[in-house]
Amino acid sequence: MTNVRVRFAPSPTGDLHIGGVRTALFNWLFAKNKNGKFILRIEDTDEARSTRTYVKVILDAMKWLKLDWDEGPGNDGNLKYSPYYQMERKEKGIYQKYADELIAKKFAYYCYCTPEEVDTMRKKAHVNRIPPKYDGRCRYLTLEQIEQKKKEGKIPVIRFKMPNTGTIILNDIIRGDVKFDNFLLDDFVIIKANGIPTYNFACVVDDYLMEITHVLRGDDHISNAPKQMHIYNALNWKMPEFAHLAMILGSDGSRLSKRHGHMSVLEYRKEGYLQEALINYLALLGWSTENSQQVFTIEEMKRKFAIERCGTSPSIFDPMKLLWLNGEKIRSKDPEEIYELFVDWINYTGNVKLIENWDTELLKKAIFLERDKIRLLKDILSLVDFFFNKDVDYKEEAVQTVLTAEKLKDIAKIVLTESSIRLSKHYDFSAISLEKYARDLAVEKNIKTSQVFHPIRVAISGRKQGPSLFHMMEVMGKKEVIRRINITIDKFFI
RNA sequence: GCUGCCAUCGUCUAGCGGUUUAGGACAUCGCCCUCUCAAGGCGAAGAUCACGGGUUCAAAUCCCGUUGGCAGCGCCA
Repeated sequence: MTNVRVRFAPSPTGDLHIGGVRTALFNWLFAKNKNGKFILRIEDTDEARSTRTYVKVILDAMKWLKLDWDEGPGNDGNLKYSPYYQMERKEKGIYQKYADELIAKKFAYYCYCTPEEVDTMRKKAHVNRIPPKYDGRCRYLTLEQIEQKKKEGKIPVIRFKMPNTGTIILNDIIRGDVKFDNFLLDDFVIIKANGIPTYNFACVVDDYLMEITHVLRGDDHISNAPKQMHIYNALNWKMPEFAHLAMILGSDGSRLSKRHGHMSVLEYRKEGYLQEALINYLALLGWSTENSQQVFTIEEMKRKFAIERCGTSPSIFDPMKLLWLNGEKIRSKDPEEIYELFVDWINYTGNVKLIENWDTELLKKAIFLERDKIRLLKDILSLVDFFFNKDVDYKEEAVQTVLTAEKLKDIAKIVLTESSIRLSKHYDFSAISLEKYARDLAVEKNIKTSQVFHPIRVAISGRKQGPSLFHMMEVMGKKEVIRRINITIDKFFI
């Protein structure tokens, strides 16, 4: 078998979104699995909407996701296939050349109809309940008629001449044979009036010239397949294999859009999702292994990915599962790695000042203590900030239910006062010593050990939940613990 | 409207004619662990395999139809 070459071809008209990442990912995984090449091509033929900014945004997103490309922007070592921006290719006359060839072979023709005229045709067809399409009136223009149009200053588009009869069969890797009736197909535009090729044409020309062997793309493109196949045939080109992936839908079952929550991969990055979590989760939508494995390393995915095991039915994006997977990935890392990830994240979000006074070693220890609770990198901020804030931020609810409640306040006062004295004088902060202290005090005052621990936790952290008291104290240091307990006594019991 | 695609727990999915009292994962609930919150362990609940017909000794699995959902129908990609 020839070497696999696949491509991801985004158009720079917006951020890279979830659906795009999925398409890119499956192409990338397929390439990696087959030891083939993954190519990135920028389809910037939409003059009005394409921007350089979006090109950069997409490239940055691909880099963050670590979906590295063998050929593409910034990496066109192979002159045989470059450039990888369609507008640059257009400047070289690549598309015009094949459009001219199609005209010469009578597979395409100039059309002088205005967009308004074509629109009217389609509307009429809709009313008549027949498939909406261009009626082909410019197909057989005589030379005189063409001269006349030119004299009137009309600028033509080039349309592909679709056969009126017969069927064309797409043999899709995932879906099997899909039949299309040629009669229903439009004489679609291949070169616009401004000389720029349309998607369906540019895509075919580039896939051919770049020797793409497999086209994996979203299901929403399946109706483009027959049009593109006719071009391959007209030009006598060998077709790539096609595989149409089932769509990812929003929670209400409709096409994923902004109202379903985050769309852009950048937003996920900002929230503190890990690249590998997003990748793992997206791989689960539409692809599965025999044993329904859920958590994969990137290497594992590359090894196990199989296009044959991609499903045909659409799937709904589930943010909860992604969140769980993100926590799962974070838990699997050691504190050092999480710290690095956290620093990267905080740099990315531009909030470095939030942690500029935080001691690095203390932060690493704190991360270690709270690791199991981190689901998003941004959680770290609120999980460990109390270690670094000299003034305890007492949570209203915690104070009320643990320190100042009528039934508990006397006990809380005694516990804190005794703790302040005994901890500073008689106990070191080892786990054993602390347990003994708590037990002794509990027996002495006839209360539960938890009634010893809880007030202390609120006193030094301001909250009811946190790491075990022993760990917390160990990391915070004896002096600081005593200081905070004393401040709490002053604040609430004097 | 036309054309195409799809249909297993709320969600992601396993399942390729008998091994299925339909398995796993997320979410939900309970128990255990425990100084709290998590994490972890154990368990529960949750799917008349969209519906209706066939084919077959046997169907979630094959065929046909119906219904529903989604997508496409641009001088956008």
